Amino acid sequence: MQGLKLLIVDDEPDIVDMLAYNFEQEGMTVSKAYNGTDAIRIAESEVPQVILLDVMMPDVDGIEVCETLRQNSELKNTLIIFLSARGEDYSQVAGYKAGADDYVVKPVRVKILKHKIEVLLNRFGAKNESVDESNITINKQRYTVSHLGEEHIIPKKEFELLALLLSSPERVYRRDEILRDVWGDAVIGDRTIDVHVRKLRERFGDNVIQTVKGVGYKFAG
Amino acid sequence: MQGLKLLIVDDEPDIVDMLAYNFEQEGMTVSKAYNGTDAIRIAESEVPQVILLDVMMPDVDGIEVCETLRQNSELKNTLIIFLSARGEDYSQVAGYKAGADDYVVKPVRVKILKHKIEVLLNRFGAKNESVDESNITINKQRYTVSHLGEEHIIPKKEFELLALLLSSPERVYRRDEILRDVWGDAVIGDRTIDVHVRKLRERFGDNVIQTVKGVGYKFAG
DNA sequence: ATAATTGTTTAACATTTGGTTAACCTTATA
DNA sequence: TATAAGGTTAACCAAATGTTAAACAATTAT
Repeated sequence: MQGLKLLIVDDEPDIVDMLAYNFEQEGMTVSKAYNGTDAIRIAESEVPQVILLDVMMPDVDGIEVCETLRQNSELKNTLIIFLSARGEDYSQVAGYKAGADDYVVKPVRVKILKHKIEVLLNRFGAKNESVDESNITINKQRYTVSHLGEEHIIPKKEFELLALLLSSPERVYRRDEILRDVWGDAVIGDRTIDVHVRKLRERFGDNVIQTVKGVGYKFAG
Repeated sequence: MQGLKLLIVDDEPDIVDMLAYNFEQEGMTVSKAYNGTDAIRIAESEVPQVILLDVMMPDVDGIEVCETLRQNSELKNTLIIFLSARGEDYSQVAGYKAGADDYVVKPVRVKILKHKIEVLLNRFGAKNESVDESNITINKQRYTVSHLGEEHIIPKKEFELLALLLSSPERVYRRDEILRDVWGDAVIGDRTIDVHVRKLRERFGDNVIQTVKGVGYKFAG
């Protein structure tokens, strides 16, 4: 877990500190938040690999935070684990519905929590890197695309579209998924995606993005 | 979770039956075992996508079963979830060390268990791999069909039809079932299915899909 | 602030493809 | 051997996607 970024969210500072201490021992880089609003802000700027999220917090609760974060495609691969004193079925189900990866009932047993995180990271861990065996690489920090040794800066939407497809090369993204992820709630015509695909093909070659008729598009080296 | 194979292991038949009932409702194909030895035998022959494994059983206990199964590379991607009355830390840790993906303390809350399985399946996509003993494999994420080492992208309806037949190889699907599953409410003529079967046979060989006259079709390696 | 530039979306049209049908052929079995 | 079920083929049509240019928005430079 060395070097991974972890965000801990709870309105009780004691719990946050205790968890932070334990995971720092594991070599993780820990951020802290004591309410939902801060949690969202920090999560979006830091893009941690793991978030421990208390359910019950004043104002914005954990469920809302989770729902909000899951909208953000950058945080799609982030593990979100709920911590809650409430063990009731409906409460847990609500957590999963909001997009959680696990739901841990307090009191938290740190050892077990570590194992849970390890399992989840191992199970789908490598997926976080958007590097690819093909000759296209993107760098979200620098906002650049490397292709055949050249570094390109491309427009925002094109970049986001490419980043999405590249986040899981070979996997087909349906048009509605693309729409939701790249455009959010904006209502746009149905040719817009095609036009952006066209431009990416213009830049990097026709074979970079493959059409799956009736379904969507996928990145193909 | 449609079509996924699930193995339930517990020495108490009541629990096995209760769980089996619930997951069969989800469209899963359920196998049962009442002791560790049988569990290993069945797991190795069936290669289920998910195993629910009781920890405490006479003779060979769940931990041993899990360790044994993890040796088998065919079962590397199988989800193993422990069920146990013992919630102690060391017991859970032992479970994770043995290679478990999750550890659920009894009494089991089925709804929550379903969500857990769903999350894990979605996270690392075993759900999408319908591997089969024949030389045809489909991948729903990539929308591809592998046949003799080649990856094919085939039209949507053909893909869905193949996916359906492949979801339970050897089982015969009646024409009306196929219609309902692939075409939904659309009203189409009675030769349409045949034409699609024809195209699949053209691609992958005549023996891939078998006709059962008067009944329907089935996939046959 | 204004112009120039760059990025995004739309709209119109072209092209491609997949799905369906219809007509006819073949085969199993009652 | 009659008959119903399924197989085959090619043609048609509709839907999905590709393409382009131009309008519109947002940024950046002057």
